[in-house]
Amino acid sequence: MAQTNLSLRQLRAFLALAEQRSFTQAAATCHLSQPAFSALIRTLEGELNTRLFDRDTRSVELTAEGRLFAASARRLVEDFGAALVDLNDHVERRKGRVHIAALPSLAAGWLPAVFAGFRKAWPGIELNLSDLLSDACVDLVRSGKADFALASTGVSHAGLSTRLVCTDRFYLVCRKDHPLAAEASPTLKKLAPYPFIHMSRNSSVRQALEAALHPQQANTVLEVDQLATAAGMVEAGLGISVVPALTLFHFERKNLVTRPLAASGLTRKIYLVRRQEGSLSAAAQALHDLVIETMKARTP
Amino acid sequence: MAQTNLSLRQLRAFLALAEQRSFTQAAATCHLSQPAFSALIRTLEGELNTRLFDRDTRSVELTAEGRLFAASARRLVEDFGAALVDLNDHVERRKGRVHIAALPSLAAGWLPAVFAGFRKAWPGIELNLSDLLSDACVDLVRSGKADFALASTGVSHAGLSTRLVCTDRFYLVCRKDHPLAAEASPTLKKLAPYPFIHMSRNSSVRQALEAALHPQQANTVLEVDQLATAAGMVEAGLGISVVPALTLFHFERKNLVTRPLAASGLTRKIYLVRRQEGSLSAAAQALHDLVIETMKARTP
DNA sequence: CACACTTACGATATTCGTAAGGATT
DNA sequence: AATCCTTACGAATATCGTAAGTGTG
Repeated sequence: MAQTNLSLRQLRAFLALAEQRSFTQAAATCHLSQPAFSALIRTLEGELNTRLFDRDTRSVELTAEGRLFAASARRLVEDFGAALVDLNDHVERRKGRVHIAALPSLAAGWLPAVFAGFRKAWPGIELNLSDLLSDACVDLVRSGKADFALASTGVSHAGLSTRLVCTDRFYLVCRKDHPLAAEASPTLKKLAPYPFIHMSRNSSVRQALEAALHPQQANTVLEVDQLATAAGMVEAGLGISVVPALTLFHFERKNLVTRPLAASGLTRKIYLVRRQEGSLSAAAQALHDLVIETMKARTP
Repeated sequence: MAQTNLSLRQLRAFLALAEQRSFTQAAATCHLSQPAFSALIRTLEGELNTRLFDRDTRSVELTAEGRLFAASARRLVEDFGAALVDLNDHVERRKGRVHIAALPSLAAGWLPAVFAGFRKAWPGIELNLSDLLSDACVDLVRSGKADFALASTGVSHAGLSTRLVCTDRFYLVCRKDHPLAAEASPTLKKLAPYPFIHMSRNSSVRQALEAALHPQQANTVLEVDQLATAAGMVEAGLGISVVPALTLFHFERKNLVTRPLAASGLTRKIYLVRRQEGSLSAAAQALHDLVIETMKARTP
C-alpha cells in the first residue's frame, strides 16, 4: 500500500467521473476513448483496493469509500496544480527573487538602468541589491546570500568563478580653471604635484589607483567615502581626483571637466563573481544574462 | 502545463534523489536500475520544463527550482500518503461509522450482543443506533441517515429493498397463578376472555397482533409504550399479554411464565431494510453481514 | 582506472482505440 | 431499438534492464 503508484491523471479522471457520473462524458473530458477511461478507473480501484463507484448501465454513483476519497483527491489535485503553477511561474520568471551585490559605484550609476530594464521584462521578480565594497560583495556570494556579484576582485577564490565583464578606464577630474584641464589626455606623472582627493583606502577605485601609482605617492589632501562628496570637493577647488569611467556621472557638473588618462594601464577591472557549482535560478540567470549583454553593448 | 501527468512514483524518486544526492543510491531505494532511474528523473524534468538537479559525475545538487519543488513535493507525497492510509483504514474497517435503525425490542434485547461482537471485530468503527418504531426506522434509511434498518415493515417502499431476516413467533406471558399458565401452548381464542395489556397502537408488536386477531377484539385493560412496563403490569396481575419471542427477555421474572401460542400464523416478521441503489460502506457491510449471520444462527 | 551519470537498444509491460458483447429502458 | 458500461484484442507507447559510452578525479 505504501508503494502504490497513482498518477495525477488518474485523480483527474476519478474526479471527472465523480462529478459527471457518466463514463462516456468523463472520458470525453479526459480526451480518452470510453473503454480506455473505463480501464483507467478499474485500475485505480484496483490500486486502492476498493470499489469507488456503484455502476450499472443506468447510473454511476460514488460509493461511501469513493466519497471519502473524492474529498482527498480534490484537495490533492488542487495542491498539485498550485505547486505546478508556482514552479512554472518561477521557471517562466513571473515570480522569484534575485539578490545581487555590486560595488557602490556601479550600484549608483550603471545598475539602475539595468534594473529598470529587468523590471520591465520580468515585473514579478523581486530584486535585492547589496551595494557594498568588493570584499563584502564576494562574501555575500560565497555564503550563498547573493546570487552573484559585480566586484573588482581579481583574486580567484576557491569555489567561486569570476568572469571579467568590464575594463574601466580612469579619468582625471578637475575644475575647468585647473591647469590640467588644458590637457586632452594627461599622464599620471603630470598629476603628481597637485593636491589629490582620494577615495577611502578600501574602495576599489583607490586600490586600482594605488596599484598603478605604486612607487609614487599622491599628494593627498583629503580622503572621502562617497564619490558624490569627492565631486563636491573637486568642484570647490580643494584638489583633483582620478576615477573610473563608470563613475563619471557623479562629476558631470558645470565647473568640472573630465579627461581620460593617457594610456597607463590604469584600469579597474570589474568581474562578475558567482559560485562555481550550482546553477543560477531562472530569475538570477535572466538578470545575469541582462548584465552581461548590457556590458557588452557598452564596450563592444 | 495544466494537463501535466505526474505520478506519485516520480515524486518519490525525486525526493529520494534530493535527499541522497546520488542516482545510484536513490535508484536502489526505488528498486530501479540506475539508468531507468535516470530516465525517470529526466522525464520529470521534461514534464516540469525545468532542470531540477545540477549534476555531473561528481555531484548531484538541487537547483533553485528543484529546491522550490522539493518543498511542494514533500508535502504532496505526505498528503497523498495520508489520504491513502485513511482510505485503506476505512476499507480495512479500522475506521468508519455505521448508523443503523432498529425496533426498540431488537435494540434492547438482541442487538447488544451483535454490537459487542462487531465492536470486538472492528474496534475502530463508530456505531450509531436509532431505536425507533418501524416507520421512523425506515424513514432514516430512506433519507440516507441510516445505513440500514431492522424493522417490521412488509410494505415495499420505492427505492428501498427489504429482506426477511427473522420470523418471530408470539408468546403468551402471564402470571404463574393464571389459569392459562396450565396450558403448554394455548390458542389465541382461549386468550380472548382475559384482560389484556397492549403495546401502544403504532408498535410493531401491536400491529402484528391486531392483524392476527382481526375480527376479534381483545379485552384491553391497559396500553403501554415500553415492554418493560408491560412486564411489570403483567407481574402485578393486571392482565396478560402476547409478545414476540425476541422480547421475552423482558418477561423473565420469578412470577411470570411464557407460553408459545399454538400455531396461529401469528408472527412478527423482521426485515432488513436498505436503499436499493448504492452499496454499503465497508463498515456498514460488515455489520450487515454480522446481523444476517447472527440471525441465521439463531433460527436455522 | 575507478566511479558515477548518460546513451543505446532490445525486451517487456502498459495503455490506447476499435469492435463486439451484455444489460437496461 | 437505443443507450451505456464492459470485454476482447491487435497496435502504439512507455518503461525496464543490460551493456557500452563519457567525463572527472
